[in-house]
Amino acid sequence: MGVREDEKDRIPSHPDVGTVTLQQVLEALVDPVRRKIVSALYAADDDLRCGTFDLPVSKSTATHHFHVLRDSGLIRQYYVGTSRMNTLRRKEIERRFPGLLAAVVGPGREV
Amino acid sequence: MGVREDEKDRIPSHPDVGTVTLQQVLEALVDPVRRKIVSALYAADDDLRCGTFDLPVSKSTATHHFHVLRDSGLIRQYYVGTSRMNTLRRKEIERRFPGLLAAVVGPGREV
DNA sequence: CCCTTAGTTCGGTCGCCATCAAACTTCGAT
DNA sequence: ATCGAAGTTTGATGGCGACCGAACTAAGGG
Repeated sequence: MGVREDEKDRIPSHPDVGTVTLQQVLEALVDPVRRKIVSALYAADDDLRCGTFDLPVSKSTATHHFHVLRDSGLIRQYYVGTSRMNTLRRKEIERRFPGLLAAVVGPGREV
Repeated sequence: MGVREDEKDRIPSHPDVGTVTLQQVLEALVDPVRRKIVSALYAADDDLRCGTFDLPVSKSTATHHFHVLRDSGLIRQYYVGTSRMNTLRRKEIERRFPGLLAAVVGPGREV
């Protein structure tokens, strides 16, 4: 396992969740498109490719949303071939903002 | 007890929390000024006058924020003399969005 | 009755953010 | 070596929301 050395360069930097503010996370989660992404990851309990989300926006806008989610510490991204995989940073977020994910994208939450 | 009949007209309408969407509540809570208001009400566990919040904005802007909070079902307002009192609709919100208030404005949350 | 206190309403400005199309990159497959 | 698939980057646009000041209203006190 492990990522090939030359893959690393394509992986954008991820923040330490400890440095992320509540303001940042809320700003990320307030957008319905981004909340749909996080909801899907939360429900799937598995990594998902960017293409699998069926978002109501163009690809460039989707890229923007993934970028915001990454910067806010909510997701981690890595490449598999030409696909970008997304991981919900569940445990880290839960430790820093207990109960937040469940309250916002947990089961039974409306879209 | 009870509110005088002619007081009623000065009280703006409050939505049924059941009809409020998660989107609305998140949009209300994403603003730091509004979150400061809700945090104070949450911590005080009592009704507070509009003037007691020490907000970093003008009075007209503060009015705007209280209006948004009212429309989102987070607070209830009523008059006492020339003062407007604010009540956090804690139980109703908790029933509709379990864990949300605690996660966003609960004890230990950063500003 | 006048003044103060507390907050609202109105009109307008400004900045940010979601959005898109177009051109580009990178990989895998043919 | 070419093509298609997947996503990025860039530049531009549009709309919404936070903000303010000024004028206003409503209640209570002197």
